[in-house]
Amino acid sequence: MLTKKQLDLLKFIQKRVQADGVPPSFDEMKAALDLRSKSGIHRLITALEERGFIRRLAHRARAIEIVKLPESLGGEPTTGFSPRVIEGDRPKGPRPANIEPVAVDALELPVMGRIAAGVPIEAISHVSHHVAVPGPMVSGKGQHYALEVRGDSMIDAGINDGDVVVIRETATADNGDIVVALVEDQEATLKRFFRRGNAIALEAANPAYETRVLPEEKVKVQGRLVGLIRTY
Amino acid sequence: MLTKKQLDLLKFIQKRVQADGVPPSFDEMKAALDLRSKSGIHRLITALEERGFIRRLAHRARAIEIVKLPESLGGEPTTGFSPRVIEGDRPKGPRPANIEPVAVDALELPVMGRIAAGVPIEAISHVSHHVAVPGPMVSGKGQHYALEVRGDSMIDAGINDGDVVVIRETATADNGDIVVALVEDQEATLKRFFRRGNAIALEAANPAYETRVLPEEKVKVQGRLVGLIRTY
DNA sequence: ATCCAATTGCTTCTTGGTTAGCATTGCTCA
DNA sequence: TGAGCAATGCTAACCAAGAAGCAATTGGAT
Repeated sequence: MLTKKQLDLLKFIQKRVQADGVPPSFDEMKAALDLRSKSGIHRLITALEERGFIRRLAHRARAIEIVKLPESLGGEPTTGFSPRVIEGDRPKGPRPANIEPVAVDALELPVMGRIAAGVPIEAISHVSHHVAVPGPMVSGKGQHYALEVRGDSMIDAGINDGDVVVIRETATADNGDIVVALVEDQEATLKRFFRRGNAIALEAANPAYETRVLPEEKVKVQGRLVGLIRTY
Repeated sequence: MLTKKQLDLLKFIQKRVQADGVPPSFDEMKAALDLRSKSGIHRLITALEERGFIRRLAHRARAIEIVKLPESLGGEPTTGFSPRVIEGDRPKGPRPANIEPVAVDALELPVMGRIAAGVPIEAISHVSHHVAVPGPMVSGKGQHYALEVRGDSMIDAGINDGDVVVIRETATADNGDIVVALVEDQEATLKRFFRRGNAIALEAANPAYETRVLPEEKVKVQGRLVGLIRTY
């Protein structure tokens, strides 16, 4: 699963976290592996993340967390500390029976920033905070996350400025679904999805906005709307 | 996952909460980290929130709660720990002094049946089931419950048929609030509330419905809309 | 009305993560 | 054996985030 270098790096990170409580920076890792450049570290880190050994926040200093260790390394990763119910989504399989003393059927999802429901602007970026959502809303498979809606383009669908929408990650959608679409790898936008031959129509739920029709290569579906939470 | 500064601040907050039962103010944190300005604290706090270690209420004094601790700090967040008040409402007053590494900041509210947003029909009756709602939605005082909305009379307020609305029990309302009103001790209805002298106007958010104006004796406010949850 | 606390804008400096391009090594497969 | 590929290594430039400071404002409480 891991190459030697990857394993070395993982071990080093682990040691540092245990010792300091603070994960090393790229420069520190570079020094530890006796490299002269950070780019190698970057690749190794990417590989570790891809393999599920670590988790990180993009573009955040030292935002690395070890998720599991290879068996060769005392395995049993998170030993002693518990399932992370906080981040991301609940792992498949039956819910971990423990945890909640009293059963609150809910889980925390990360809010990945705002999405411009009006004129598309911001891309989905970083975690700003977390929000609890009812369990049934995210039942089933797939990863979920939340976004704060900006603008009024979906107002006729009952989605107001400031609402938090819950999104299930998926790359496909059916006609009429409300989706998070990435347009030209640039703009993330919340719109109703329609396929018209080889083109995709992204339709706002507000007559003031025009429907955008784009060739399918220019549109990537990132997720589908599964829930909405509004606090007055 | 955390930088040194972030970790230091988290440790300090933890210590203070344990010692006093009350989280420190920005100024106290500023002093503890030996800074000359609070803005630095603000940023660190934001980072901690983003990383899911704390949770907070915006614009509220000392409204910080530690959600989890890094493993390096005796971590052990969700384990072994104590029940949280789930049913009913959040207790007022300071949270229990210990850390509540509760996995999910949410609580279950009873759904008290359906409310006709259109023509008023059903009265609030029995508990049909429960839903989890985000903690911050019901923060503050008062009892809360949920209702399922029937009809389309509030559709221009972004409240659709089938939505679940979260209501805080209260007997009073300000102009423009969306309330659950009991009309002539008979019909419960979800409408916008306006006082006009001695009369009460209950206004739908849908031009197809007429505003009802009633003498104030005939209208009892039962609760105020504080949140909305929709599952697609 | 006043105080205290939190939020925000702006500036500056430092630290740290991201990328692109190119070279090297070791391995597998035809 | 040599093409192809994956993993690494390096340089170097770039830019975003962390950290701090000051000042002005807003929100809550009393």
